Amino acid sequence: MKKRLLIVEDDENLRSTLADNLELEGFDVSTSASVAEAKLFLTSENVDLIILDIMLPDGNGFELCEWIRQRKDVLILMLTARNLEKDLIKGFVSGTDDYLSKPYRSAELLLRIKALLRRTTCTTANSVDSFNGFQINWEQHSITKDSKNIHLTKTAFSIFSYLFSHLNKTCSRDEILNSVWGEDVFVDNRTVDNFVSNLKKSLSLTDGNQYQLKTIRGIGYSLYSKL
Amino acid sequence: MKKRLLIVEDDENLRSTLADNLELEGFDVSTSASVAEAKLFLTSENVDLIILDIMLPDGNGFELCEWIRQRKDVLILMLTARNLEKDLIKGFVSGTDDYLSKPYRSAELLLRIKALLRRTTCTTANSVDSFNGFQINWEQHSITKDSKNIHLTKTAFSIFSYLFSHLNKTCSRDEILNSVWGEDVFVDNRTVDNFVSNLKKSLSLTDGNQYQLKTIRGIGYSLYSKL
DNA sequence: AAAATCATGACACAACCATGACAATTCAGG
DNA sequence: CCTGAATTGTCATGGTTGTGTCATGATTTT
Repeated sequence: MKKRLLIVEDDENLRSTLADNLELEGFDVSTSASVAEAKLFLTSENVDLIILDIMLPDGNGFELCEWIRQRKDVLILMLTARNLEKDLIKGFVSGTDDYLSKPYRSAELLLRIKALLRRTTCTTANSVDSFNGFQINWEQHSITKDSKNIHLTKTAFSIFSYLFSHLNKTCSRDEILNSVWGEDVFVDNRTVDNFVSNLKKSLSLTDGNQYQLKTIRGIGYSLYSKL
Repeated sequence: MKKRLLIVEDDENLRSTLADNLELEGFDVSTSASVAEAKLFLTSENVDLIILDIMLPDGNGFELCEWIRQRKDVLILMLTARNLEKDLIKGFVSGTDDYLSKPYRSAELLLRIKALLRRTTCTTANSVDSFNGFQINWEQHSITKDSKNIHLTKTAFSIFSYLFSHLNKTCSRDEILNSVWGEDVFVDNRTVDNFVSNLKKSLSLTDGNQYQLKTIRGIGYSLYSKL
């Protein structure tokens, strides 16, 4: 399962270079060029780790970091052009997990990203939603719901985590197919239906719940959370 | 609850200064001056985070780091006198969580320690050798379970201890192979299955028990404890 | 030399998955 | 409202893949 990264960086050149490099390393990379763009993105998407530049056109990384921390328990790695102790302290106080000042070795950035991801998947708490009785156990391919552990098969889990990382967005069957099975696989569209049907059953994601797995007729499916 | 730190550093001056500073910050600090001393300490004690110098009189920090990783899922922060990319890479490959080169700002070290501890909340429970009627005897290659001593062969013991130190995590066959047999060994994946099968039998790690050795189909194995 | 341990291949079995068939639902146009 | 077409829910099924486990010969230890 590909890990999702978000790069928040205003320098277009740097941003695309970094994105390309990290994609080559097998990550699923998204980018934002400003605080506003990043906030917009994060309200509808979940990622595993955010690479955060401090100097941004419409605000700074520290505030964005705090904004994120209030909402999500996602890994954050700060990048900064200045190597000032003041910034370093502000960065960690605002809640970053790691901090690297430019110019940095690209190998080091990669190693630090991997170290953060390694550690966090080792421990139990990558759950973006450990509260309200819903928790994703990436390691075990299982979901803990109301303190009950529900095991999902490999494909079922992949589909679920895809939907979860695109919370509230309607995902078409083909999108899901491409992401879960891969680009060039000849599998019937409708196979997705089966898995979704099973997910609804095994996770009881029906109308009464916090999370719902809704069918958007003619489009696809959407995992959707009330509030 | 005070967090426990272990400082592994041969320079006596540096070691005691560091220890004093961290104690003032409210940590419970222990120290070791050599690889041997650190190993001895860690066989009987558990800590939350280890600060590890690379240059040590009787070995180096990389090997010690791997030695620890085999046994405990504890946080590690490496310190090094040299700022070489080679060392940096070796450090992260051997499994460190963070890496800082001297001279460092003492504020930065403290911030990084706190950031690591903040993220990994449930540490010590994951790295205990004796836990609910289960005890690993590293010297004898044996397991004491419910006050009954069970001898394991060398490889079986290695596999079990790897699984045990990664409690609740699903370990792939390749991970286990790399850790137990070494990186460049041409041994069949499926050999692991045999040992796991035997472990289940000899330790009775089946459904009724406190500890279970579960198969996560398509991923690997997971030793996990029902709280 | 004898015993213990290990790596491998073979086979059976169980879990998983993709598919097609048919029932249920939705929706547009009469 | 009704009706029929399109879309989706769900079940049963056969085929595929992954895993448990045993027997065996090779290797190491005693």
